[in-house]
Amino acid sequence: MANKPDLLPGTLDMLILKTLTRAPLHGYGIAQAIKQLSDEVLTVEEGSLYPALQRLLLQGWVKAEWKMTETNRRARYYTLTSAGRKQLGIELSEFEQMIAAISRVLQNA
Amino acid sequence: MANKPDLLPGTLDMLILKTLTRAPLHGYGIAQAIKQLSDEVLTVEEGSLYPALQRLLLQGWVKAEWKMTETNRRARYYTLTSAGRKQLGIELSEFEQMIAAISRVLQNA
DNA sequence: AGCCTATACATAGATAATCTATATATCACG
DNA sequence: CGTGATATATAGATTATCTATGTATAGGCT
Repeated sequence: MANKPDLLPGTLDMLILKTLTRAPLHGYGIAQAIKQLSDEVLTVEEGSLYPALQRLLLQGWVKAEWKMTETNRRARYYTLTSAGRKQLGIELSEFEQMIAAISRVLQNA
Repeated sequence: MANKPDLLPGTLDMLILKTLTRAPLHGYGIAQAIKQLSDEVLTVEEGSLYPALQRLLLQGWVKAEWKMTETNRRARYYTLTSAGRKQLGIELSEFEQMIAAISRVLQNA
């Protein structure tokens, strides 16, 4: 990481998959959603976002389709696959386990 | 990271500093403390631990002293400095802010 | 005596995830 | 006609973690 990360490393894939649970979104929209839902605390840089989406495609956790946006711009829409939905479940439970473990250390040390 | 990290990346320094708030500890003891307090969920590998301690020394957040353990082995004891205590405060609040932001995304996406 | 496990520190090199910086292109607005 | 927002993408740097390895000693077991 260059200086202070805008994200907790290791959580980006989970956040992306989560934003796709309601409806397909394009990359730019995913980044906006994460920023807005987090009240501007989390920022997904392009250099993190697009490589992450490539990873997710390669793993088969999302699929992509070129479409036009409402404002008539070309964009690549990502849809969660069933494998992706399963993966999200795994990542969510691992994350919660980690956070719970960290909390125990922080409370008892 | 090689495969699945044993830690959430970016949280190790905070965890180490926290384990030193009660009393000085040596490296091996820090790793044990984190493991035990987290109910074996978090494991600090030596290859992560010792470089992290060097970083903390360089930053002036801990100081080190060679001593003998209770079982008569030589070990390097680390003590939190006042700058380290301040840094811990910063890292704790940043971490909590991150977790809160992630939770908002996970709940509202 | 010899062996193994746990304790204790340390470094080299691999891997991976993030960042910064750059590039392209189009739309809407002033 | 320029600027800002929308939209995608890649190259390269930085950094944090891991795996693997090496050293050394204490204590217990056979």
